[in-house]
Amino acid sequence: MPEGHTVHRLARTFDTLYAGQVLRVSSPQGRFADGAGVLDGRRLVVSEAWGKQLFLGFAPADVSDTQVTGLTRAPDTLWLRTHLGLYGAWTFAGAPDAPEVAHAIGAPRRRIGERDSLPSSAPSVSDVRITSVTPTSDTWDVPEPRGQVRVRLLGAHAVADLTGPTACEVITTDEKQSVEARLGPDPIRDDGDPAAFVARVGRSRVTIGQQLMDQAVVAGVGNIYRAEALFRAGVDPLRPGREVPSATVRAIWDDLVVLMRDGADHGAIVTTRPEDRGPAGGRGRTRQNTDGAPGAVPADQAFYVYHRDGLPCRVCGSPVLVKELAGRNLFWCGTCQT
DNA sequence: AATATATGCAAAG
DNA sequence: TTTGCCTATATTT
Repeated sequence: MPEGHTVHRLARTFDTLYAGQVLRVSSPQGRFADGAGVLDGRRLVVSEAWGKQLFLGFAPADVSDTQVTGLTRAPDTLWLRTHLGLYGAWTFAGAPDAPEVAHAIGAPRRRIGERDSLPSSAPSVSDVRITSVTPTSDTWDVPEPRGQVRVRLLGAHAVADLTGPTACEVITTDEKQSVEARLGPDPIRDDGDPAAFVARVGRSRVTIGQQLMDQAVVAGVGNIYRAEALFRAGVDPLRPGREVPSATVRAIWDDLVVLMRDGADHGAIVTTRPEDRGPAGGRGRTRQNTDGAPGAVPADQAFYVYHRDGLPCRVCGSPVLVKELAGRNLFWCGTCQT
């Protein structure tokens, strides 16, 4: 159940676990047998997220160190494009000597030997080290795939299984660029362009609530970030985009940058300000997909409005509203958001 | 055991 | 605007 922050986190995980390695690629379920065959034995050289799209770049196995620069656009790089959809998930397992071991549903749930925080941005291509390590199952216990595993990536000391994706395909660099051309700016990426977002929202009568869910307007925002960002901005989701002041739209972007980068760093969406949460206390489970860090926010205090229909607004006390719109539930406070 | 639900999207009507 | 699709998990029968 991923929004963009989860996908960026996954990209970092793949970099940490696999960058530079030759991978064994298979499709235990069989539905991706052809694509797996094409990638099997190639070398993962770059892992990149744009919105909810994950791109894993595979060079030919014999690529040399001196060829590494520019691999992201090399014509012979092939990309595994995956999109988790509503319920896709990557599950990780690893050997004791893995740099980190992640076991994940949607996002890494457990890591062994993890540093305090992952790097805040993916390593650049030039940081990728080509290793000669060959994947092996001789030295550690590789678990059997569980469930409908579309793709399995086996590296030197870790395995990653993908289930339930809405998209999973091998594409060329050109095709990757045409996918990216259809995506709006991504607040988590350094190249995310706020001006493009502000201009596009202001050009349309479509409601701001709908536009935030449109990946061509802004990439990576899903139902939770939409609801929460609009609450934090005090904006009624049903207002036409062109009627929202551009300064407010810009403020929404700036807030998304903070919220989504925090989500990518911590593995959970938390949008409540400390003063709007209940008494600090340990009851209640922390949000799924967190690293279980001390002080993590309990699940029932992480949001202002998402999934809180009928409950009192944390700020004004009036009941949170819900309405189905374009097939998705929209949550908001009719008093705080105007 | 069956059903409902989910942080999504594209194609069809 | 509705339908179909991908799958695991929680809830209900």
